Amino acid sequence: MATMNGLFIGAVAKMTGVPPPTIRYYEAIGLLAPPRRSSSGYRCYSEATVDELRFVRKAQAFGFSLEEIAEVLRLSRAGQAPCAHVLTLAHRHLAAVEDRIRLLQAFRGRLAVALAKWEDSPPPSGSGLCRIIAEAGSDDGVGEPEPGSQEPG
Amino acid sequence: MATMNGLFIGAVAKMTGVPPPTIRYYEAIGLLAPPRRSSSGYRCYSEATVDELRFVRKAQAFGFSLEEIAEVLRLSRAGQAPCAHVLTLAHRHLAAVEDRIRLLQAFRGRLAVALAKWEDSPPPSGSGLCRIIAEAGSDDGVGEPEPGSQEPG
DNA sequence: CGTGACCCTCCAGTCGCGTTGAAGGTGTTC
DNA sequence: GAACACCTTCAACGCGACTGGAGGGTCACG
Repeated sequence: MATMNGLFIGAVAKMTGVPPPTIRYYEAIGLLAPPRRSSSGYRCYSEATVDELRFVRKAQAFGFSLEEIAEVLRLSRAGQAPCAHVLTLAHRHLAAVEDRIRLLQAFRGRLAVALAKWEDSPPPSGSGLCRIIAEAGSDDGVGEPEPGSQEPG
Repeated sequence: MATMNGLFIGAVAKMTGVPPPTIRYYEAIGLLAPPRRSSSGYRCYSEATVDELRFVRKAQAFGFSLEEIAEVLRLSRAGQAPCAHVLTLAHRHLAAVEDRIRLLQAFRGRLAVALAKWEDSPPPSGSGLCRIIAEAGSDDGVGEPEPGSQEPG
């Protein structure tokens, strides 16, 4: 056994639920600081890293990007209490989420209206393209909702 | 002048608002059929392609992916009236959008609650990490909303 | 001494939907 | 006949957050 105090990457992975490749990835993009290495080159982490990774997961769950989280962690490590910054970010995210909800609701309304219309009047089964879409849009006013997800399986 | 009946790609682009590289890209992924070529190799399109591209834009605005649109266009070109298929897809998208709205609303609620809590109790400015996130999540129950967008600038 | 689990680095690929660029041919106009 | 706009191809890049593989070293157990 080499100089082995501290946790190897697999142990940290088990404690946090973050897979080893992802931990290495976080280090590569500067989110995590490069850890101490054992005499054989293995990454040796402390409990503090476990805390940081749990923090990362929670912050992700609150909608923060890795870039934003990285900034918060940098502030933290510089000794600052980044809570004010976090609050600002959180407010921004709340606003963004609410914007997105409004967009999606408007989109849902238009889609539902169009769908009802299509089902009311049977498709004319004419030439070429599907009429129900080809004839919609200009007067139904479907905009650009960029729905973002695509997993209706 | 070469054998030039039909529209060159730039004309189609102007009529539809779809840039030439995107039209070529659509052809490359099989969404558009390869068009006839002029004697000098230029793509020559007919009005039917203009219709198809407008159809594509509208279908995108309804939340359809290019893959789905491609399937609809394939059905169309095979002589089928794909309206039933389109209705099925549209229903699925409506359901997906509604799911997403529910997720986002739940997420917004949790974020707003957490934010209110954080602003109520001043940050303890303790060691290392920002407490307001580090201490949240387990009892606030923030899930995995995968908010998808990141443009609160 | 062998086997299997773990670790390392580096590199490429994924997803969706394009955008951008280089290098070179064509078509129209002054 | 030169300038300029347009067309062609192929290839790479961009986003965000990973995920996987190749090829090789290390460790613990029996």
